[in-house]
Order: sequence, then C-alpha cells, then structure tokens
Amino acid sequence: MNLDPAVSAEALMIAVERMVRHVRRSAITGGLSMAASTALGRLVREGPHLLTELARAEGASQPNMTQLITRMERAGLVSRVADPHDGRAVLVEATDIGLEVFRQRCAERADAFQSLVEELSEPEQQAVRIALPALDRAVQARQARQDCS
Amino acid sequence: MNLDPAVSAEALMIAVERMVRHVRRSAITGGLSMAASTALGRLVREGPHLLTELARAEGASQPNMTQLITRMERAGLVSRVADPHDGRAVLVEATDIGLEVFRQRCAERADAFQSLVEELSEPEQQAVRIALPALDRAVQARQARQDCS
DNA sequence: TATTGTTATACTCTATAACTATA
DNA sequence: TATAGTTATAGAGTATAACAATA
Repeated sequence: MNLDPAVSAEALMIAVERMVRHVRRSAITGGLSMAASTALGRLVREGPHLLTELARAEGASQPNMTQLITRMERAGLVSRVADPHDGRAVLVEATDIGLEVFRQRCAERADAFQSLVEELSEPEQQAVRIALPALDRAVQARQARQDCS
Repeated sequence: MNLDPAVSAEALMIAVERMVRHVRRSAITGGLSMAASTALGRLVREGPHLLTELARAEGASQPNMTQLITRMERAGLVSRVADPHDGRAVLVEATDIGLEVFRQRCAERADAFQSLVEELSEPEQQAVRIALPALDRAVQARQARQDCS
C-alpha cells in the first residue's frame, strides 16, 4: 500500500469524489439540482429559515437564494411565509411535497451507498464507518475555527 | 457507534459530501468551475480527446462540451487541433497553461485533504486509507457491470 | 442608517433541436 | 445514411449592483 502522504492524498480525493458522484446520480426523485437538493435538505432537517439565513448557510448570495426559492416554490417544494415579527422578512419552509421528495431522495442515496458498502469485506466496512465520520469531524472543526477567526 | 446499516448510510453520505465540498473549495487556482476542472483533469491525465469522446466520458451532451471547450479555449486552458485522420473531427488537448493550472489545483486539493487527515488519530488515518480506495473499487466495479449489461 | 428581500443584468452550465460538413 | 461538430434557443445556477420596504 502506498502510504506516502503527498502522493496518496490526491488519489484518495479522486476516489471519494467518484463515489460521491455515483451516489448522487442515484437520487433522482423530483429531478432536483444539487442546489435545490441541499437547500431542501436543510429546510427539512433544521426547519424554516429566513431567506437570508438560508443563503448564508448554503454559501450563496441573497439574490441567488431568492431565485432558487422562487423556482422551488413554483415546483411546490417550499413555500414563503411572512415573518410575523419582521415585516421585511420571509420565512421559507418545506411543503409536504418537499418533505416527501426529500425522504424519497434520502432513501435512494442511502440505498445506493449501502449497496456499495455491502460489496466490501467486513474490515473494509468497519474502516468506512470509522473513516467517514472522522473526516467529517475534522471538516466541521475546521469550519468552526474559521467562523471564530 | 451506530452500526445499523439503513440509518447510518445516509449519515455517512452526508459526512463524506461535506468533506468533498470542503476540499473542492480549497482548489481555487484559475477560478475553474467543476465542469471545467474535471474536463481539464481528464485531458491532462488521459491525453487529447475527440470532442465527442470527451462529452461521453464526462457525461455531457455534445453541444454542452462544444461550449465548455470554447470557454476553456478562450481562457487559454485547452486548444482545438484538427484530426489528421478525419476531417470532421476536432482533437482537444490541454495547453501548457492548462497543465500548470491543473497541477496547482491538484496540489491545493491534496494539501486540503492531507491537512484534514493529519488531524485524525493514526487508526483513523489507517481507516481512511482502507475505506476510500475500497469504496472507489466498488463504484468502478459497478460501472463496469453497467457498461456490459 | 442598517437589514431584508427583490429586480436588473450578465456569465456559466446544461439540454434538445436544427444545421453543416465529412465519411 | 451516419457521424463530428456547431449554432440556436431555453432554462437553471451563480454573482454584483441597484433598488424598495421595513426596523
């Protein structure tokens, strides 16, 4: 096995990107783009957001989010609700249809990933369960540090 | 640790997607989009392609690739060369500038990933080196089966 | 004056349909 | 006729700048 860090880092990233791409292509319900998919997921998991909050959380500009939400509203996935506490503000929330689409896509992605994992040996599966959460923790720690600096 | 497969598959995918997103944002040289970045990477790694071949390999339509290559040519990253064997065909190849941009971006991505991995414990790092190539092998085996069916 | 959101504008990315040129 | 590529057209996704309404 090649353990040279500088060489293997790029190879490992290419490997994991191919895997993510494969799984993403398996979630087809609703024909959502990545932008719509991640915004919908956030609204379902975290509840209604101000448009501004959602834009910041998704790393997008406010006009971008205005337009994305307009398209998603047209598709019936989300709805705009006036904020009772602030006349300027708009709360965005997932509709019942949006929730159902999200759940379906979650299931499709989980199936695709699970189906890959099941082809691995038991030690490899164990490595997956250790490696992926560990990398995610490192990413989140990194982002928490950036927010404070 | 939660080892229930159905529940953890989605959580593991979210984890790995966050990681990929983080690393992708670390590669900034040239200001390339994902489409341009992956096409350039293919041209550098695999050599010149017919426009049609490149479109198929990247999972894009021919007109899409025509336009992407036009933009990349304008940016100096690739060049169109007439195919000596077929008057209809156009060979696309990376320029010296494209090669240099690709190398720079590879280094940036590898640094970002390596920097994450270094925050992990040694057993976690070992799990990464086992898990990621194993998942990639499963993806490639899956795609090879699809090509034959 | 600062904040929330939209509109205007422009560029990239993507697709399908129609077209040109060559095999 | 089939293949390689482009052009035409349209819609999604993105950004910045300018604007409206509210706090």
